[in-house]
Amino acid sequence: MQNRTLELLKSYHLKATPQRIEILNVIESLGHANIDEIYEVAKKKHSTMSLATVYKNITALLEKNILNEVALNNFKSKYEIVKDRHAHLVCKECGYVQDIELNQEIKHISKDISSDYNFNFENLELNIYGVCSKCSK
Amino acid sequence: MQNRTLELLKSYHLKATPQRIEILNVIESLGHANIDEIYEVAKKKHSTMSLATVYKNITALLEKNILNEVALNNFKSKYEIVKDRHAHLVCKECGYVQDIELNQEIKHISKDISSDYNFNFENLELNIYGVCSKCSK
DNA sequence: TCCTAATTAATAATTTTTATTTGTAATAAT
DNA sequence: ATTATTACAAATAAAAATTATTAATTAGGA
Repeated sequence: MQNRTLELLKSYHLKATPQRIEILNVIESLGHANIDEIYEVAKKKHSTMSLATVYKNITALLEKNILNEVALNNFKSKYEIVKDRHAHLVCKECGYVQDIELNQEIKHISKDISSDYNFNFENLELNIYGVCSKCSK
Repeated sequence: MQNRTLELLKSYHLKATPQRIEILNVIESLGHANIDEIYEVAKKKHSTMSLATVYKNITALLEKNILNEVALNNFKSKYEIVKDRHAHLVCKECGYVQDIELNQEIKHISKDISSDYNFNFENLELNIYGVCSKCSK
């Protein structure tokens, strides 16, 4: 949506097509969504939307770092708008993903890594698996 | 391999077939491997090995918690023998995965989660992405 | 308004994963 | 040990997921 997204797309020379904007809207409103979820929801507003279009846009948006992949054990990857460092609660039952704050210790892990392991740190992904409140009833 | 593996399989009522043992050997020797890597290496010792056999065994071993999936951004999932809690260094270039120690703070994250978010904690996966020393040359 | 490159829809092709079938082999029972 | 039972493997087919192709459309700049 909105000017921020439009500006972002523009700055990366991606056209602000209705399909692309809709895909971003869906992801933003769901928080995290996989290919099929995005396709199903986006299709409602945009009946001709093709699954291949979703794939291609996701790929393009990942390359530009507008989206971030969330690879999950036992579920298809979900995608989220890039945002500040955070962790994920992942429900093993339903696959729901919830963002949570990352504590300070983990945020500072990067320095250690780079020196201790001669590894060029870029980002970290902390996924916490368990059962959400809905599913544990 | 060896008695530990054989005992483990036995205790889960999984037959210790040559194919299954070979698959476990390959994973153990590589540390982390995806389906194709396992298939390619296992095929050398066991020329009739079928890809479907690898899939089926990985699924069975995951269900029994003998193996653990390592879902990766931008790469196919890899599999590892279940072991004590640890983190992964993941090279964005070559996909190589290296185990590292998990520091104490993270090890204790489970308590907070369960209470703060009404979430039934099971396990966590910390993947640190960057470029390994080989690829950064 | 026009032009051009990017994008889309539709479709096909490819790749990945799962299911089915049939024969075989590992374990348990005898 | 020998046989019976069941899990398993290989081969194949089927299904699901992803990517490529093509021709038509459209966004965004000139």
